[in-house]
Amino acid sequence: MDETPGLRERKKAATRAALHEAALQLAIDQGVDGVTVEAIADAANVSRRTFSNYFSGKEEAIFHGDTVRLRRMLELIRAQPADDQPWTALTRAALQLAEETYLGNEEWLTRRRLLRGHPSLAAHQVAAFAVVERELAAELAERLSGDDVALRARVLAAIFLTTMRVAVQDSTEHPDRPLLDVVAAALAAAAPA
Amino acid sequence: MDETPGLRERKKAATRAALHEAALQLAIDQGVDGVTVEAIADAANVSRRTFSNYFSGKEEAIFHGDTVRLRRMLELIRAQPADDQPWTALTRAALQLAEETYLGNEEWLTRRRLLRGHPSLAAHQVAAFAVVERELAAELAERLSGDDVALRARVLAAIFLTTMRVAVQDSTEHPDRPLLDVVAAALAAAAPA
DNA sequence: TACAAAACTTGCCCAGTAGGCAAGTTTGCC
DNA sequence: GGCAAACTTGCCTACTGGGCAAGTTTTGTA
Repeated sequence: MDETPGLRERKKAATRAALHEAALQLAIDQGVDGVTVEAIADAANVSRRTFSNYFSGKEEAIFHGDTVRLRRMLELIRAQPADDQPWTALTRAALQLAEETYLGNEEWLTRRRLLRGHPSLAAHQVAAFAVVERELAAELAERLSGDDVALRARVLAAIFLTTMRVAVQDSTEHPDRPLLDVVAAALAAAAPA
Repeated sequence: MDETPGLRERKKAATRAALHEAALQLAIDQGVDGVTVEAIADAANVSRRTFSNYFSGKEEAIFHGDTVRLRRMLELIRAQPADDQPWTALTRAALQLAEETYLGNEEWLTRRRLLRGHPSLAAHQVAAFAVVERELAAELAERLSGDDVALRARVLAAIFLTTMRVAVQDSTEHPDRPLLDVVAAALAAAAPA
């Protein structure tokens, strides 16, 4: 395997990460509405035009972290044993991700909390979770059999993702309760018959 | 009860409906990206500025119909017997709404199909469904007992709404299958344990 | 190592957009 | 009738997304 994906790719990843970080921090400091794309680009030492080559708007930049985590979750799901029950596989992957996320980045939830409740952000978060829906449905279709596999896979994917979203949102509103707890409880409440 | 909510309110409702209708039709005719807010306002005989007093963007205007239907669904859910199992109440309400929607407006799905697959629209649709999530959660909390009522109500609300969204999206992609069928199958697949 | 092709950045540009403000108009109510 | 509240409109401005073309960096190949 290729350890280094090439200089070009590494630079792009760095720029993307810098823009994300700048967007997040500025949004926290000045409020989402108080930040301009230009300010974000400046903070990341890049032109405003380049920002547009990476993200389609500041909200997308702010939620880049979620996008990355969601992709990671897809990986984890694909890595689950093929003969697990689908919901079991999803639950395991979700708990693994929650653990990883929490260990690797303790301040994650704290920073989230600082931009909670903004309506346009909430809308974008919902959308961010929905983006991987089709990909996840395709994966789940492989693990299902019987009638209506396509529809059932889609429903399962949507349910799972929306449950994760609710767990995360709920976590930002109840700082006292461990993330793993909330995720586990939410997934248990959502488990299909 | 007051039959007439007053001239002012009726006019507002009419303007809103006209803007929605214009937005929908123009988006179908010229493509979502080809339509400007100004064109929509013109078609509804209203100034561009007034459009902004009603909707925050063309996507919101396009999905106004969904918003109305979702509010109607909330009503139907509240009207279900208080001692029904929550998921039973939700299922009944959903099927009633599907019937109403289909009977009252046969071309609804047909027109939807014409603007399927546009990414920015998909994102807004997801958001439109998520808007009522908290309201629905509050209603469902009344019907639950035991531990973690708040979280479980929220998860249930989110699951239900996302399932309805998937059913509708799936319906626009499979014109042959009756909407009621798809809704019933989706809700069955989503039913929590 | 050299160098052409591909990919990326940037500045310039423009049409579209949200929303503040103030003047004019319509509706509700006594 | 007449006043107050609500709504519409035009004007204005800062911000945005994305097309284009020129300049720069990386990559693959010879």
